[in-house]
Amino acid sequence: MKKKEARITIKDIAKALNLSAATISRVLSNHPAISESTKKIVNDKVKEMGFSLDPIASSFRSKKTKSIGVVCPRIDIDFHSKVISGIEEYAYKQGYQITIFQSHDSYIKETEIVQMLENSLAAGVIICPGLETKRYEHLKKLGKSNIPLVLYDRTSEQLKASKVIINDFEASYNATVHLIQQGCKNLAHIAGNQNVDIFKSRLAGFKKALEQYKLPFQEQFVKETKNLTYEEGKEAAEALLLNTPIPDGIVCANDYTAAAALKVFRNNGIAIPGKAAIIGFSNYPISSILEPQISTIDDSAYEMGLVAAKILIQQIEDKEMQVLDYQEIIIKTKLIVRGSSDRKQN
Amino acid sequence: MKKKEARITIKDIAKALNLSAATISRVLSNHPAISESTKKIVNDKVKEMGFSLDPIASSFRSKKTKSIGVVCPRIDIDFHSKVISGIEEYAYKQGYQITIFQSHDSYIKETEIVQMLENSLAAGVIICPGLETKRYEHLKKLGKSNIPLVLYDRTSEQLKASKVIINDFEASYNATVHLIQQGCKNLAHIAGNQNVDIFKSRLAGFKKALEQYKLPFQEQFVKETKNLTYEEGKEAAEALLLNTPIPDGIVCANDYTAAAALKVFRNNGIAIPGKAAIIGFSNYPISSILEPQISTIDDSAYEMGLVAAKILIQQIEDKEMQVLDYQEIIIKTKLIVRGSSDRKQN
DNA sequence: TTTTTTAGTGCAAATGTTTGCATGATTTTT
DNA sequence: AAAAATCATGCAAACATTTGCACTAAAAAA
Repeated sequence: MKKKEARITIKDIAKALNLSAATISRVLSNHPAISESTKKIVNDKVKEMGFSLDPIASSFRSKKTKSIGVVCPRIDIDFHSKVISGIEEYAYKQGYQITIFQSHDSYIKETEIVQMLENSLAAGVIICPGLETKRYEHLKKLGKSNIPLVLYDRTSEQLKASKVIINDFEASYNATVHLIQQGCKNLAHIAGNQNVDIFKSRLAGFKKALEQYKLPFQEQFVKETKNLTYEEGKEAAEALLLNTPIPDGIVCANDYTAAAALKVFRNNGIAIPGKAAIIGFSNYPISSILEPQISTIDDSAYEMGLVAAKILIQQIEDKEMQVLDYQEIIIKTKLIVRGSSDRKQN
Repeated sequence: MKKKEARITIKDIAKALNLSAATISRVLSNHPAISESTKKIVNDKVKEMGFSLDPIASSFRSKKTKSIGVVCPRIDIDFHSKVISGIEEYAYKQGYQITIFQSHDSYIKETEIVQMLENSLAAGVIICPGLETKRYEHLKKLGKSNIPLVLYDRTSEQLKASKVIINDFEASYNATVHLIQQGCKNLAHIAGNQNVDIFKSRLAGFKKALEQYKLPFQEQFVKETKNLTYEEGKEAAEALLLNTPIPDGIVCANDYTAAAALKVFRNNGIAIPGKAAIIGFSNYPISSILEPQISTIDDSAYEMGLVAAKILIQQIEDKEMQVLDYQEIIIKTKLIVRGSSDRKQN
């Protein structure tokens, strides 16, 4: 009457085949010192009985897990969800699972999460640090616990760890040059939070291009926003309209602000791209749907996730060999020229 | 010389306090039969030594984990990333972690994932089944293994399990009625894949409204798409233009197709909302950025995730009490009227 | 006072897998 | 043919925690 619906264990297989549990374990982990014949016998039986290892027991004994912690500010941001999608795809193929956390840009929560990941023996961690994060002790600690780490998007010089980034400086430079080549003379920039490296770089790339082409740089042509929202973009664009001359080209740090600028300028009778050209950043879905479509920089978010997972797993699996050297990978961005900046078309 | 950087265990605490490991364990799990005084002593020592339980050992022994499996078709879809965000937020607060998988709408992969979750003793599973999924044995098996399950968005009558959905029928009905009240007489529908229940319901809601208001329903005014992409939306809208009369109102099954319809109709000289009113579904970011802004149905994705996590965790924790009754929760949607359908404004 | 109950703690087993070492069998070398 | 080397497998411990049961001491009931 008692239905002991117990899990099939390695011992059951062993008993069924008159072998020891050790042998079964070795077959399952492809130990070299096992003969081909027993390998076959065991594998057949394993299939027959529908057995699979208990990952928890396995982790418990080996002190290794197959779970990668991913920490990002928010999941429901286009960029991050694409990165995560890339991570998941690669990790799954390699037999890893990903556990996801949102820091909501809170330093406290971020340290909490990282601590917990360390505690639960994560195989590795992929993180995009939050805006508040200025100190990196929590991440350094991971290293001491021998847990590989990869940073993406937002990184820091302070930290010796692998990084996957795009070259924001160059991408922004290229975007600016593109506008210059379209004939823009009075360029403006709607910038992201200047406490964040990548947004600093985007501003720097913008400046560099102006300098290179001997165009004047003026402070009032740069409007910083906190979160690059559509609303903030509108305010920034409206502020830009107060300048004389009104800018004839705007390099925006993302597509929402670009969309906002497009709207505000148009509503004020400024033809796009005729009187002012606009380029965004990130290639969000909206950028190809607006009329005119918004030129932008494709940030290859999905690929970024893929690469992050790849170098992390590489580090996890090479750990025994102690070849822990850090890589910094720069993902290629692509300038996408569309209606909002392409004057030749019109 | 040998730096045994070993983990602090429950035994270390026990030894330091001349107590048994059992007592420490009981303190940590708030066992009632422990005196307040020892509770305090232990907790203090735990803090002092910076100890925390090894979650793996704990899971191993107790056969319980704190990890919730989340399976969705793709992470990088606005809707899903919002749902996941809601799940993460609630789960984290309750001390659970979420492990995420993408099925890419493949039935095989979905069963694989579910099998693995079963195998790794997930505390519970939240899933949005893929398009290919017609059979639900893999999910039923979860129930047999006593793993609570919550479905979201796409569900099935076939399966006894908790569900979190929006009332697509009603939402679509309301959207249609709204257009009718704006004076539309020849209504069209750009539909989603009719193998999927929710898209069937949206079509049904559309039909119901026509019927109710005694407007004729014609097959050629309904265009089904496979994935509701922007491109498909354009094709559908172009096809609608071939009808006579040309529709003066379009209820779209999502915002991308609505955006496409808006563009196509405008490009053909049909004023929006004057000559044709358009309403989308889901309240994607684009819908509030396009000009005119697109009316839509807010699907409360974030809230959906929150609720899904809530009822799942409730089931997980009530499991011992065997009160496994299934809930079906219908999240309220909200009609958002904007420029694309609001004729009074213009 | 004696018995019964209750409260608080300890003992020890059990969980499923991995792995260092030992062992026995076979093959190779001398 | 003996010794050495190699191969394939088994033994048993170890991992950190939880939990049923037992036990002691104190409190309550008799």
